[in-house]
Amino acid sequence: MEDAGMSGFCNFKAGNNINTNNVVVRGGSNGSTTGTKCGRWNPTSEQVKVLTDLFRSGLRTPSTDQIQKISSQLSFYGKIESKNVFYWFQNHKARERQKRRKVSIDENIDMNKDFLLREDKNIPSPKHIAEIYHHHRRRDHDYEDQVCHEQEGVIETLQLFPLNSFGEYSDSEKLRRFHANECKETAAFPYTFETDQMDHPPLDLRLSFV
Amino acid sequence: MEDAGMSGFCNFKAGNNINTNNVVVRGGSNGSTTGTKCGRWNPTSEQVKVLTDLFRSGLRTPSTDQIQKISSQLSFYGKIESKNVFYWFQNHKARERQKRRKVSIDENIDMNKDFLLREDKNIPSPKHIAEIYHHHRRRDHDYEDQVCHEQEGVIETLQLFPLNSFGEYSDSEKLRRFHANECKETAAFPYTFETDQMDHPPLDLRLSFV
DNA sequence: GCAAATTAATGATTTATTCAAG
DNA sequence: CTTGAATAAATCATTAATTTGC
Repeated sequence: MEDAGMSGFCNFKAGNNINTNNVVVRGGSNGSTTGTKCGRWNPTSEQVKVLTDLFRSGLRTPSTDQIQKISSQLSFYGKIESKNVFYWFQNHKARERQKRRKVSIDENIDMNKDFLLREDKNIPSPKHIAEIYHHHRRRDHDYEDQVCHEQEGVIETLQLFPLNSFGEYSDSEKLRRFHANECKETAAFPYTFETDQMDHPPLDLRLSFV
Repeated sequence: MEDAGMSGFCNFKAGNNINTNNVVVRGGSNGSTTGTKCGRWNPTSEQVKVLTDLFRSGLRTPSTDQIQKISSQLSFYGKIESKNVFYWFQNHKARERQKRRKVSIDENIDMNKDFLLREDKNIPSPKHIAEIYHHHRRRDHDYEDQVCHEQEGVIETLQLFPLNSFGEYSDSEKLRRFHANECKETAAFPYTFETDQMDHPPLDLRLSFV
């Protein structure tokens, strides 16, 4: 899967490689001379322009057909393959999203993190609780049961929840109780919760029935 | 990050926050600090993170006990009540489901609606297409959807893409084909593509099925 | 000015999730 | 429970931009 066997790949068109932003092109290693130094696709500014316009117009995940046609059209500006278009949209979409996300996330300040990391002394050793989450539920939860059961293994790994305590109250009953108050406002985290991709401090909602 | 779009915004003075779609930073580590006058729960990013992790780990409808314990744990990060946890799971579950169902017919489908209505010659039935266009789930598709829909008008104006030839190839199949070659190297532009701010020649990827 | 060295972008691959069909 | 399909996230890899010393 590695070689990507893309032999014919050079995209440097002699004399047609216009840099709209008057960026200085390094003539040496890449191309004008041999013209066939092929590495990865190097889109021309026109190609990027068109692709960007399409993206701005709302296209995100072009179909195979669309990809082929875009590629075909863009080949006017320089060498290009369908897969380049495919990858371009994948990458551009992902990186736009990433950009957005980063901007909004950077504002999130958690002053608790450091404190928390110092705080979790009395963490019980992460041991696996065997029988977690083997619930029996009512009919209207069939769908969720499927989902839950799919990920049962994960749940066990994560050691999230104690069992039982299901089916004792209806949702409306729960709600009634919650509206009353309920929040204990516990201010410490004696437990750990482990996941693969963690951003938050360890937290285990196993909750030894405090 | 989190669609969970239920985050309250009581902390925002001017309402010009950037990340309306995302988690919002709460003032103090604990809601009590700023004497918040807010009416509804405004989850901290840590709270949302934990809740999301729990959700992703399979939890869908936490029991009363679980809710209380989650709430209790999360109160470390800021003000929270049990009912907030209850509502969060209710809403998140519902919105995830809604997203799954709904998103399957947007993006390309929406943006090609206009074209399809006129040119449904060798285009597979919408149902077929819808089947092909399965889920794009994943947490911030809400944002992308917004973007797409925002510019739907532009897209329709541009009439960019036909929508067909779906389902015939999987993504891996697409890749394989693309890796093979595919580039037609078409050297002419029989079509026009119109945008507002154009720098590149007219290009219409409507492409009458060459 | 010019390249070597370094850094930033971005093309290309791989891995992980997700839902749902079998 | 297993697997296919789709694709987002993460990662690898290469090229361009930029910096730097001469």
